[in-house]
Amino acid sequence: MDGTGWRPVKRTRTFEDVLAQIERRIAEDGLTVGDRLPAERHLAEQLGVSRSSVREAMRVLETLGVVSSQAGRGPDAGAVLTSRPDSALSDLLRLHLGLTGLEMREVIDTRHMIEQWAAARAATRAATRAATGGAATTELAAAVAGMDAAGSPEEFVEHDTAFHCAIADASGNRLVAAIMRSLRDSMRKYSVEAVRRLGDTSVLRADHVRILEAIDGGDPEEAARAVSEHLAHAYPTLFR
Amino acid sequence: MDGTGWRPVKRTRTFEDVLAQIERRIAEDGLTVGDRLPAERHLAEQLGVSRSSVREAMRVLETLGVVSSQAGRGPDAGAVLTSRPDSALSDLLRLHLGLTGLEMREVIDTRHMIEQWAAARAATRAATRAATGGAATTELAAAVAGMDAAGSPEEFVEHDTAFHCAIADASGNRLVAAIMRSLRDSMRKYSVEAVRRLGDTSVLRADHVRILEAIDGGDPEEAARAVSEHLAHAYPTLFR
DNA sequence: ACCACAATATGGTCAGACCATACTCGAAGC
DNA sequence: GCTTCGAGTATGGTCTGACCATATTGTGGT
Repeated sequence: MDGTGWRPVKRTRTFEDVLAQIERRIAEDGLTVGDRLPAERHLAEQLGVSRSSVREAMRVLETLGVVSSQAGRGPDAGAVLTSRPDSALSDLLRLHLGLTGLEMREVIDTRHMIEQWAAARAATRAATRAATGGAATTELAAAVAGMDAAGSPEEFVEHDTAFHCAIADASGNRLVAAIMRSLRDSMRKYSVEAVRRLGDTSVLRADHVRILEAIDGGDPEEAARAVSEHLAHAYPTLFR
Repeated sequence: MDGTGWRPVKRTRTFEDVLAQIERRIAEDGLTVGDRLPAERHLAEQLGVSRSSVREAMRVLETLGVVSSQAGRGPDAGAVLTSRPDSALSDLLRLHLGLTGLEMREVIDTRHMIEQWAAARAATRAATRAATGGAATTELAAAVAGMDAAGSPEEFVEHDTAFHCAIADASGNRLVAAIMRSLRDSMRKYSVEAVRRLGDTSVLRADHVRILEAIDGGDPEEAARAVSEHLAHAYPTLFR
């Protein structure tokens, strides 16, 4: 009999408890990237749980990209705190796409949104630091060159991905950049197929140059427009 | 001695192998949400590995929100495939924020981007199905009422979060909605503090109504503008 | 001073046991 | 026949203790 609103009685598995305590320690002790966590055996003993439970907690943290484990001895061994959300996000997207809990259309729309924003932001940043002289578009130019030299759709997409991720990096927002990388990662096969269907990539090249120049010229609106039209060219079936 | 380009020799842990095989089976057998995975003991035997390794793989899948485990017997027991990326994303953001691998500024900027897009998209959708009569803004109105009745900043933020997540839902993009939910989740404390600092929430209320009406009226540009100005009101220190 | 090798600390894996949970099914009682 | 209760059983959750692989550290001999 339930339904009386009596008790959810949240039973928490012990590895979740371990997880919570590790997170608390990170916050309270101000641990940060590069710091080491205690060894699994020590943690198990100090927390009064089995090593298996500690290991499951470690597996979760590793999956989320906050620790990186290394066997052996010395300063580099053990569980070290890191901050690499990229692969975690990629795994997440890939698996959920595989379960059709998400559709490619949604991924592409999200990418459209992010990339317009990132390009505009990158252009703004380029404009405000024009005096410093440092062109942040060397990576973009290199990616364009890579696409020119590509001998296959796979290779083309490789450099195309680098180009668009560089735009996200240039926005200066690491969260947006991480999301962008994982989006591109999970779109790879789809992009290769799109390029193959397209055949001629000269239109895409012109788009890329236009985007690059808009960013370099510090024109956010033009950058966003250029990105939008570029995506319409790359995925003509999706944007009517 | 290395540098000869000899050997990366990728050593793959056995639980990673288990993961790969599970993912392959999901793809090949066309498994989808609701389907069950074999029991841990069976998987271990069939794959010729220990149950611990299978469990670590399961923990990863659970962390990423693609399986949900339930003890006991019957159709609901065991590892069932699901697709709940929300808590995975929230955990990811929370932990990386805690490690200062990300800064709140980046989170808020990302939210700004997402919410402008989602509001505009929601308005467009509302316009195109205006004939069907179904106003998709009942949840939005309910959230506004909840904020009116709120007795504390915490309670206010609770309903405010519901309001803004409902906008993301109304965009029809589940990926964007999931990202939005996790962003709000990791911003909660920060938002409560912002509301407390603000004191008077009447400006926010007017903003909310304006956003709601823009979406209902099917005006994407106005919806995006309204969202943008709303965020400037809510976080005056961040937007100059 | 150098080198070879043992000691040690760490994560990775395994085997086997036990517990808690929750369904299944059959026997007992009505 | 129907209900009810309890044994059976399949499942995840946890623990123990062992062994292996790896990589640093210490030590002793040359």
